[in-house]
Amino acid sequence: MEIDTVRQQILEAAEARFSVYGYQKTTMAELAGDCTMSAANLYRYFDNKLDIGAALAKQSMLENEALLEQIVNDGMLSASEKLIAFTRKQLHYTYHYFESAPRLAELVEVITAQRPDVIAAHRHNKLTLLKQLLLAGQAAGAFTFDDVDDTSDAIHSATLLFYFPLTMSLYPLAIMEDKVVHVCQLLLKGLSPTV
Amino acid sequence: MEIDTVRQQILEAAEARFSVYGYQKTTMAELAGDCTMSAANLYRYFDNKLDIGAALAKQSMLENEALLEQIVNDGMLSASEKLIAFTRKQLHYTYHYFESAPRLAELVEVITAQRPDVIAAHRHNKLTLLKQLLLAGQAAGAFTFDDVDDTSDAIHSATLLFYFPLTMSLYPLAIMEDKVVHVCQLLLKGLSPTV
DNA sequence: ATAGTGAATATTTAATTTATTGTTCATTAT
DNA sequence: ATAATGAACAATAAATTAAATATTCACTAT
Repeated sequence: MEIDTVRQQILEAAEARFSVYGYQKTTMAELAGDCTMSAANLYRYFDNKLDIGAALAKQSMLENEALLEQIVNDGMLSASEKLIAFTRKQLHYTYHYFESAPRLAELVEVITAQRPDVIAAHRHNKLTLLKQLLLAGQAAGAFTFDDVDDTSDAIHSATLLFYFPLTMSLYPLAIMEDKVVHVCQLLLKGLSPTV
Repeated sequence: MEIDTVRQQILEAAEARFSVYGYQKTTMAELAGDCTMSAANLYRYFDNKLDIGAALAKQSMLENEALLEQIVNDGMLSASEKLIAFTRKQLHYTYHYFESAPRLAELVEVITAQRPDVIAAHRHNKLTLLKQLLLAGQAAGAFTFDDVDDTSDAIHSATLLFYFPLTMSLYPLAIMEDKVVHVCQLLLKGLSPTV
């Protein structure tokens, strides 16, 4: 049996349990039971419970990044459409994640506090994708800007409302959708070459 | 003795205690002692402890709004400078408030959960000021936009990072200052009339 | 060697009890 | 009437105890 196969099996059991009962209420014994092994044996695959949570969070963030990458590389979309789709995708991912599995908010909380590096890596990967998007738009003549790092950072800051977990409860999804459009329209005007 | 004078005295005692010890750790008996009266007598001026907290929060938000209003009405500043100053003022107010009195974050948390109307009113007042700022800029020929409500709402959403209490711990103040400038520059490009 | 376990131990969490504190009210002073 | 209080009561929070749970490890099976 491959070691990574077992690790993946554990992560799947963890995702199922964490989604329904939350991180804290899930015991190592339960995860072990789901994988038909003893609790002690889990420690041959992960150092501790927090590492299981961190691995799960990392995996989920990579999935999200893959979806965003698809948008950046989509040949059918204009640069402007990509920025809106990019922002809307983040909103939907974060929103639906917590709507379908509100208990997962607890995992995010724990990881944010105990493993900030995992969150920082995700932020870095998103900024890289955003830079790609901007540079492609610039090359196509759709965008103009001075500094690509400053600009991607500014867009990331300005769209915080749409991916920050704690802001998901501020407005219902329909209102958030409107806000995505209005914010992006304003940002896009700022990016458009003055005719 | 005026009833409002006593109310104000109570609020001042509450501000001093809440800042240092936090909302929860401050007892009605302590507030009463500070005002040289009995705990029971406090209830002749406020219905309950939460109302004291809400009145204090409301007062502090009104102070903040007054500072923002000064910026909007400042004859020395251009429309663009006003938008940057407006955003930076929110950052400094929120940031320093929690830096100098971190225990007050607890009060904000309680009021947000128990008296969302107080927060909503503040949001509404800020949006009104932002609309004034935008309309003045439009009249002066500095800004162009389609819908003033959509636009002020978009700017408010895009600058969330700079006034949302829970985001104050994301970055140090110096970094936040840079971000204010970069975000506002991008927004201002989006507002500027295409030449 | 590699995969796995049950039992022991050290942390956390939950339940229970005790102490504080928020709130009311009958009563007193002005 | 208005302002204020102390004592009573209900609701919260703190402290304590008991129970679960995470983690380790010596040991077994393959």
